[in-house]
Amino acid sequence: MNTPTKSERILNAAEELFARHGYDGVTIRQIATKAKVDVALASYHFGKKEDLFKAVFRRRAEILSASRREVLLASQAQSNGEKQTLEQIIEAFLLPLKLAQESNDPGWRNYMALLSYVMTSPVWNEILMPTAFDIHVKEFIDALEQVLPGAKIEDIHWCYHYVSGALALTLAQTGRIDRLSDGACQSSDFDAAYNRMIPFVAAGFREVCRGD
Amino acid sequence: MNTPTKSERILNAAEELFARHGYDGVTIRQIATKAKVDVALASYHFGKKEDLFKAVFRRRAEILSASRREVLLASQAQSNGEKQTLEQIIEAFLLPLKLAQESNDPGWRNYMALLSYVMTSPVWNEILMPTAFDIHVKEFIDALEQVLPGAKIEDIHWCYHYVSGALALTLAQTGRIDRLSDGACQSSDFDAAYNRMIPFVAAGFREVCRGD
DNA sequence: GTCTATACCGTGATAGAC
DNA sequence: GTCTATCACGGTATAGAC
Repeated sequence: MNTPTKSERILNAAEELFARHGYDGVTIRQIATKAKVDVALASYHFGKKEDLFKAVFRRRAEILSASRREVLLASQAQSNGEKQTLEQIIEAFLLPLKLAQESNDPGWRNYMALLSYVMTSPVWNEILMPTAFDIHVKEFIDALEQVLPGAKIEDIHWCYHYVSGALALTLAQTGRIDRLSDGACQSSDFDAAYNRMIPFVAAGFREVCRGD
Repeated sequence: MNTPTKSERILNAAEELFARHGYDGVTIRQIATKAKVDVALASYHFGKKEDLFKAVFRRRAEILSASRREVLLASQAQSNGEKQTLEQIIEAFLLPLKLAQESNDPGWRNYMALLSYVMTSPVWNEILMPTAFDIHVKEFIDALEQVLPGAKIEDIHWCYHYVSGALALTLAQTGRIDRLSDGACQSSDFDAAYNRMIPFVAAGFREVCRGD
């Protein structure tokens, strides 16, 4: 067992709390208490509260983006010469998130909820998404353009937006689907969520983006 | 011109601030300043901060639910005897939100962002959605069951979840689609968002919910 | 009943001493 | 790296004006 450093403990505690309560819903003291370190140590390592938040967000953003790109390139290589399918691209986009959420590391599960928070926050979206994810997302948009010849670029972007929204709500794990379905579905059942999301959005893309 | 009462001014100011910054990102003092009333007046009218938040959320939730039900019933009546189409049900679900967002009342636009916040918050979703929206949403799920014979109930619920997510991100108006598309699409263009959302999700439903 | 001024007391982030 | 002091700001209760 590799014991995390105090600095890592702060990041982990902050990740969990920010994911559930958002930026303003968490105090440095709560983070320090959960991490079992002195209040002042967070500022010592990470500076202002805002900078700590950014550090938490960026820690796994890079890993995630790299992993997505890897899966996308692997699937491009696999279909040697031939065109990728729409489903392959969507799968490459979603698979790293599914793996992260299914992993035994609770940190990754917390991070998925944090990502959902940042994606849907008008304030944080603008601050964090451009540098952490947007550049990389454009590669996916490009790949989508390839497999949807004749599609208008606006149609592709709106469809990507719907995927992004469906994904964000899935990552948020609000428990609402459990209630609405009287337990027939569970927010925590990512297999169920992702297995259906791929055919759902693929069909949507084909319908909206077919060159009439 | 009908001048709003102080009590309404508080609700309006709170609505705008909560929508943008979330529950914890706003102070009673900020709300009072924006509403141009004394700090203590908010507590006088609405009690605790949490109760003010609930009051803001519930004010328009009832109007919205009633309007949705109306549109759904009207579309059921219109197709006299014959089955509704999937598209009609989805449209009935989305139309009141589109109208609210396109209205000249900035309060409604703020409320849409607040709704997005509550939908995606693990904390507030559980507190506010069951009483404000969930009962009513079940009528839509029922209507969907009618037009998708043979579909598994889990499939319908997951598809509804994706719609819900796509909708929530649209309501949030993060401006991300503007950036990603280099201005080809705008977060504020609800016509574009809704016109494509209907065929997108209809195709998704048909793909996932077809009785194999 | 509606509203304002003010006071209370806990908690926040953070700088500076150690 | 740690502990402590500082000082501003938070929600809310209360007293009294209109």
